[in-house]
Amino acid sequence: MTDDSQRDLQEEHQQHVEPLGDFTRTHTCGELTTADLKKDVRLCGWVQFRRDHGGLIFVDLRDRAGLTQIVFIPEVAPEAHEKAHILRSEYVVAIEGYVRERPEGMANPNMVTGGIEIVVRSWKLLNTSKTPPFLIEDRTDPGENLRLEHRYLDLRRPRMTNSLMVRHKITQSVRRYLDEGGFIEVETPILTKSTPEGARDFLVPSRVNQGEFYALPQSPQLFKQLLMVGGLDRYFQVARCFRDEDLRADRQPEFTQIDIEMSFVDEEAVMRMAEGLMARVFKDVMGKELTLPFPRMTYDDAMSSYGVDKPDTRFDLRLKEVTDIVRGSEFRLFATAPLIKAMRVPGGESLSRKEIDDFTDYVKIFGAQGLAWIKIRADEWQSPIAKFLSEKERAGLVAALGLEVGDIVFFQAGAPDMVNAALGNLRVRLGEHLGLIPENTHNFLWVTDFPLFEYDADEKRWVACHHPFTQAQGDPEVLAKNPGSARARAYDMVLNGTEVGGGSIRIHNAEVQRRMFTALGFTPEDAESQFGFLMQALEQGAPPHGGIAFGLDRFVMLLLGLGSIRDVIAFPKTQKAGCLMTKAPSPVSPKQLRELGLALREKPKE
RNA sequence: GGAGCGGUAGUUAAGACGGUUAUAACGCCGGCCUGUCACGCCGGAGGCCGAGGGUUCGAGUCCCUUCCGCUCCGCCA
Repeated sequence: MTDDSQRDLQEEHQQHVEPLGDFTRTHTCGELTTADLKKDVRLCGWVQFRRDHGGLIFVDLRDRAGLTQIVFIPEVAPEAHEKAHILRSEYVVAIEGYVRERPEGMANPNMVTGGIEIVVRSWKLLNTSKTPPFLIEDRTDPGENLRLEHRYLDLRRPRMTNSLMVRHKITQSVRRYLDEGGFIEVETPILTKSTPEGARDFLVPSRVNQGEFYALPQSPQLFKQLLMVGGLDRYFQVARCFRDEDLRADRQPEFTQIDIEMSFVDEEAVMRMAEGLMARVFKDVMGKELTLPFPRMTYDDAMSSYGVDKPDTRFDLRLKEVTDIVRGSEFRLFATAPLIKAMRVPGGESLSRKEIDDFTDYVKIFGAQGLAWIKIRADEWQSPIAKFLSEKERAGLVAALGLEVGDIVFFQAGAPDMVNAALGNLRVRLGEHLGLIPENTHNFLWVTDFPLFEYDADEKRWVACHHPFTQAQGDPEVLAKNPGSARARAYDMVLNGTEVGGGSIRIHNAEVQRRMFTALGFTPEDAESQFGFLMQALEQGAPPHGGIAFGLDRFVMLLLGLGSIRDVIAFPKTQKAGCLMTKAPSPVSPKQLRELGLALREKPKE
């Protein structure tokens, strides 16, 4: 059918549209059951399916709560039935009728409301709809571009509605817990000051102060610390944060943090509070009791055994350093690599050559040259590298890794970052591939004792691992004496191998904060101009304080078992950071630019 | 900045080594149908094969450029 004829049909139907008037709903489309028989009810919703039998007409009426079958019967309401022939998908209607049990054998056990139907006495057409570009149902999966272009239709799908409802339940649960714990919800500025550390800022030009810019906050970090100085004691915010970096399946340029800060606390107090928060949310939202406290692991142990700082502890593969064992090997890579690690995979001997090749391609993403492996068989070690290994080296590997017949061992040798990234990510991939990861399991873990700094080879200076407001463990003198060895009073909460939150005990002494900036390579002048307000505040009786922030979007995604953060955000951006529905970002008029004192840049000539 | 996957009716997809009229399902439109529930039956319409250029007698298919979506590396204190 052509677009025109559909428009004609819709225009014709538009003539039947009536105002809502004083019609009020008595129920949603998800709640009526055989307990409500004979009740007079009024429902509103969208036409999900129409099944027109010429005589009887069935319609599944949908709202966010669910589906209810309504039936138009010529003998009961001839006028209502006659008019019902115009109904089409996604038309909006208000119906009035009575609840009755479906005839013998006609109940639909797949629907909550499947035992009943509404016999329509009268109804109003509230609006027509063009044929939707995709079916509003969970079964079919339209392309991401279509869904995002017509997000308002995508949101009608139960899957998306459910995501947003779960998200709502989580934030409400969080608010209740924190409110009961004496936390005060405070909003902090969206137009704020650009700081050079950390992610790239989104900038907003100032009209009143031409040539100057606000930045959108990467997090409310400094404001929440200043609220502690302000005596607020316990603060939280469901805070929108902005980072102008490239997107991923779990990263959007604007996202939401549950941002929390507390005065007069140490790590233990913050972690206990955070565990209680998780327990509360799991109980409220999933009806599940969590075991407290969560296990803890140091950063060093995580990197050593798992290759990542956010281990997935739902399954038990471990990495093990074997540098000293195979260092003398005739395998040239082993003889020269600064770090050699191995991962024993019980039962992995059955992996095919093709599977191993795929894993080899996979680790190359992380910079690996290849992937060495040994299959432990009863008669021999099958491996491209076994011939380079002496008897002593083999015995060393057996002892160190606990090798048994039927295992496969993967090796990675080279720069430590690469070795850990390659094997650490391969570990997760293997866990999925071999079905080692139990379903419906939620493994929480604290990772602690992070390094305070890491060395940035490009900028030739130390940068803060967490952020520059984090206290060092022990003697603050370590900042100047040996920054590489300094540990942070920081902690990350990890759920099933994903970082869901992170925080620290902050520096509350101005002098210590100055020394931190010095260690980071700031001149006193730069530190003063960028963070002078913080240092001044710390000089005015700042209480010891610390906190934590949770990535709400990621958390919701994990609880729902979804693979994309976009599915828990009402109006997300595409990978190119655009909105397909509104077409943002977009050019602005020369007048708008002039008012901001910004010159229109000519497009470069081809 | 880099690597990979994808773009064919409204939608989801199939289209062997370049070959004659580009398929299917669902949706849509019309007709029939009083117990369906992703109703059924009959009929019908619907396509610049993302866009531009090239190779060729001939391109959805091969080559180049480009746009869009997705996944990942870098990046994300």
